[in-house]
Amino acid sequence: MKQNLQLYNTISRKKEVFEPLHAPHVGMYVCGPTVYSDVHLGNCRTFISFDLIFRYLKYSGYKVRYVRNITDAGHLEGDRDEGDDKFAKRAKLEQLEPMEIVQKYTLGFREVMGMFNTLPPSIEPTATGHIIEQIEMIKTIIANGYAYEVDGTIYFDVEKYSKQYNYTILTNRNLEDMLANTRELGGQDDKHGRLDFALWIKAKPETLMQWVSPWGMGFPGWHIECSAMSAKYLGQEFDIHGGGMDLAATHHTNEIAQSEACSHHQPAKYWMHTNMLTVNGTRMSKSAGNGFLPGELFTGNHPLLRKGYSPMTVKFFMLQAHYRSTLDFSNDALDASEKGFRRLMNALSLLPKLVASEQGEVEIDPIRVNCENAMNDDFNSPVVIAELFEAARIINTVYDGATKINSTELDKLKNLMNDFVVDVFGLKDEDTSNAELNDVLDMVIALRKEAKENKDYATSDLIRVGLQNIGIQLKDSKEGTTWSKS
RNA sequence: GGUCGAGUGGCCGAGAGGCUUAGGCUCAGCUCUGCAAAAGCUGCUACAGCGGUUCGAAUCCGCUCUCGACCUCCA
Repeated sequence: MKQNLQLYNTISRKKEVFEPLHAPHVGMYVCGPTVYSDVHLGNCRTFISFDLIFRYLKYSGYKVRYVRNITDAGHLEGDRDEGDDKFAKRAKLEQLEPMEIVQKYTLGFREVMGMFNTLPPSIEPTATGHIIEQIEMIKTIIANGYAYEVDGTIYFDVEKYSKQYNYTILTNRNLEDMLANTRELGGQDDKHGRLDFALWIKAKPETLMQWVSPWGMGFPGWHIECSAMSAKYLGQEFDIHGGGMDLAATHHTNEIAQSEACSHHQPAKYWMHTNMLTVNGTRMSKSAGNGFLPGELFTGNHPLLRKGYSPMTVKFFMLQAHYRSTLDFSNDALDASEKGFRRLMNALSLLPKLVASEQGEVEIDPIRVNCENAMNDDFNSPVVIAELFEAARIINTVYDGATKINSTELDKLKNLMNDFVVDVFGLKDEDTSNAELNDVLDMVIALRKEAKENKDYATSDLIRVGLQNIGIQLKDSKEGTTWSKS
């Protein structure tokens, strides 16, 4: 187990040494998607980042329980704690049951995450599956005096809570100003203070998703599900809580408040937030209408895209930036990542063909140390990629016979590439070659070889250019001709 | 207005007081090659601006300019 991992904690606003509460076990909770519509690329970035963290923690020897929820109830359109929730609205639009909406977009989400080759979480709980736990938690919060009922709706009393606890611990905002501002703006609400938020919301007769509670028919507020489910599966105190940066100010702030009001201590030791994906400098979001859907991305069928990009290209593109930096989505950047990724994959495919020498002139250990140091420094994947390109250069020069490697170092090289490219990054080659195509191309290459031997370069070039035009690139070498999709 | 963060070479993107010319892409040249492609080598040496601290600053401090996120639903 590595004891020198450092990660950035939003609460302290600095990097801290990672010390799990119960090593070697690590509990990590990440706020998952609200499944009322297709995920867009910005959503994916967060989950790809936490997949990287999950994978590296496992690489480091930790036994990780990774919980990522599916929000399938209680997420309202605005923060007014009134009106229908997003599922009901979408259900009306698509003329489906709310749970059909949930099912449809849950499956879609998992399919996309599968294409990005992310690992499934250890537990993927849903809000609707944990209504009882949420009700129990709300009852405790009321009993502890931090919530009040108004006509079947339960509100969290932020002002009272803030007298004993630090409500703005995550964002460092000035609570006095916030309270002052919101008092002026309020008025027609049932809440005592506009900072107060709903734990449980009274259902109208026509509300599609509603449950029995001590306060009548209703449904849970958005924030309570994460507090209830993280406590259930990871305990009242666990190691890492993560999510997108946009969740810190409201959702995570309220989660901490709920948990403290219930159990009197903070739920998570480390809070990690991933930065936003931007398009032309502004945040990709559903409401702004600048989000790419997976299908649009892969086919290139979108006004802002010149062409399509494969899931692995996009994932590689994301890993080339640090998770706490904004990342701007552009065609030029994607093109560069596509070529870089191909280069890395080509090197990887040469690895089994390398031949060891008696004497070697390269050492692999320093590269692994650099990779681990980079990951231990708050999961700095861009630096790891730079190291992997150094390894790729070694692979290429060994393959060309320009560098010699002994068998010990060759094994280390293979292990290094497997550990970081496959296990930690979850990257894989996407060449969708099949046996039939292989056979056909072998035959074509044999014909071209014959033409070349007869110095019939007109024919050999005809074959090469013809294949190139349909996206297959031939590469001649001393050992023969190979091909790849270009 | 408040809170936080960012401005790095043609592009993307790490670094955070001296010893990275990070890395990828692009471009130019060379090697290899029947021609290509791939690969390798070489070159393009940047840190928004102005001051300050320091023997030394992209990296610390101050000011200025520009941009973004959050403070309203959003990963």
